[in-house]
Amino acid sequence: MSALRNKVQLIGNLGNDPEIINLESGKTLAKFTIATNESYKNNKGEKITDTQWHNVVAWGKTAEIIEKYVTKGKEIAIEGKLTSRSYDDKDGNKRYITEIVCNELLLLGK
Amino acid sequence: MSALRNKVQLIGNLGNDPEIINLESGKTLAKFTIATNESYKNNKGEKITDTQWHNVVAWGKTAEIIEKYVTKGKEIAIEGKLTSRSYDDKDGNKRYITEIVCNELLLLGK
Amino acid sequence: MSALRNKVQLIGNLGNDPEIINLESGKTLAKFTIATNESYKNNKGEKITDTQWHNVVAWGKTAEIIEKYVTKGKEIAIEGKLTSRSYDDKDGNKRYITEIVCNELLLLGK
Amino acid sequence: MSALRNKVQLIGNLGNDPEIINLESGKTLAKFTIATNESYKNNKGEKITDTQWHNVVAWGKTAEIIEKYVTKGKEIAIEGKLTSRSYDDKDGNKRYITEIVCNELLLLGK
DNA sequence: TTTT
DNA sequence: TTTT
Repeated sequence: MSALRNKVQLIGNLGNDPEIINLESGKTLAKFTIATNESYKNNKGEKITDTQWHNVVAWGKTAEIIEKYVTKGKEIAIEGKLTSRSYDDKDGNKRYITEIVCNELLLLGK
Repeated sequence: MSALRNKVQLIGNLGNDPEIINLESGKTLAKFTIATNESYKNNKGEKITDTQWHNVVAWGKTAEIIEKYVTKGKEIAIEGKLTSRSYDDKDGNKRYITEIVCNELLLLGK
Repeated sequence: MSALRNKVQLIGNLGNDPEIINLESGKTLAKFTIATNESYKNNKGEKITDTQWHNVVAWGKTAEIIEKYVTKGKEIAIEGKLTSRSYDDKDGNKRYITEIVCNELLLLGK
Repeated sequence: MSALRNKVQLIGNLGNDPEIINLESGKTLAKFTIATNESYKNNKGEKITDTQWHNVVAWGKTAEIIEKYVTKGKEIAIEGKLTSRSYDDKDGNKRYITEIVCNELLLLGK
């Protein structure tokens, strides 16, 4: 019961079709990016749009729902937890990536 | 009113005392890391603890509360939004960092 | 900073046009009901829809946005806090009502 | 996957020991009330504390955790969904009650 | 009293 | 680098 300790909620649009990976184990993995848009007026009164892009992964049943119903541009609400991991890039440098592991999904906007 | 589009909620402990930066503008900036701990049993029945570390920044009044009341090891609840930005490291490589910009704070555990 | 202690998030549809009340103080109050729908299969495999109705009130700027943009049937996301109060009905009996005081609003579904 | 449509999060203290009901079906039901405290200064500069009381119910495994670990006065974080139901009181009048059906629980403050 |  |  640690879902209350690490929770991310995003409502936004997919930047691309999800990448669906069928693992040898039989499990399904879905990867996609989602943009959250925030607009506000700066101190000159100009309208500024700040777009944040987020890396999202989903496993199992959630991944299968994504495979069936979610495509580029669609607006969705997700909930998940925030995770970071490191990997070595092709030059042998340690790289860090932050991802949301999605465990709830809601299709919006029809 | 875009707070509903990008929301992170964490409950965890500070890894170190917060770094407090008093900007020339008069604003206060607080930076710290927070650990969220999740424990579960793996399929061998062994107890596994998965710790995630998160970078948090806070501005203004929230930063001042942090400066006054929050220290290494303390348990807090925070809410904020998830942001990523890039910077050039000392070798001229583009690096990415993901941070939570904290706008709500709750002191827990006395 | 007590928003983290009492938080309600709903995504649903309005049952009626909001009731807008312009108070003598100059403040605007909006009242409406929102339905959240949950569907699931019961143990006979029948599809069940469970609809919950929620009383929502909003003040000030949030109420004005509701007055302008929100009508019967619209899908919205709201965030607020859960409050209960009592009043005496016309027969002099004490009655209790639970309402969500909305402080964030998002228009969904176009 | 409708958890994103109806979500309540509370951090507060129990008003009494939970009432534990062992149903004939073998299921466990826990009922308790939780107080959320908000304090602010009114326009005379006086400190006001606004306490809201919430009715919470929990089923199954969550109820068993409550039975074991949660007592009067304890500070906990919960997540659940907001539900209302009606019943007839002893005078035959229809009464309404709003409850949070708790599905996540976190013990705080030691 | 909504919506899918 | 925290905590239980």
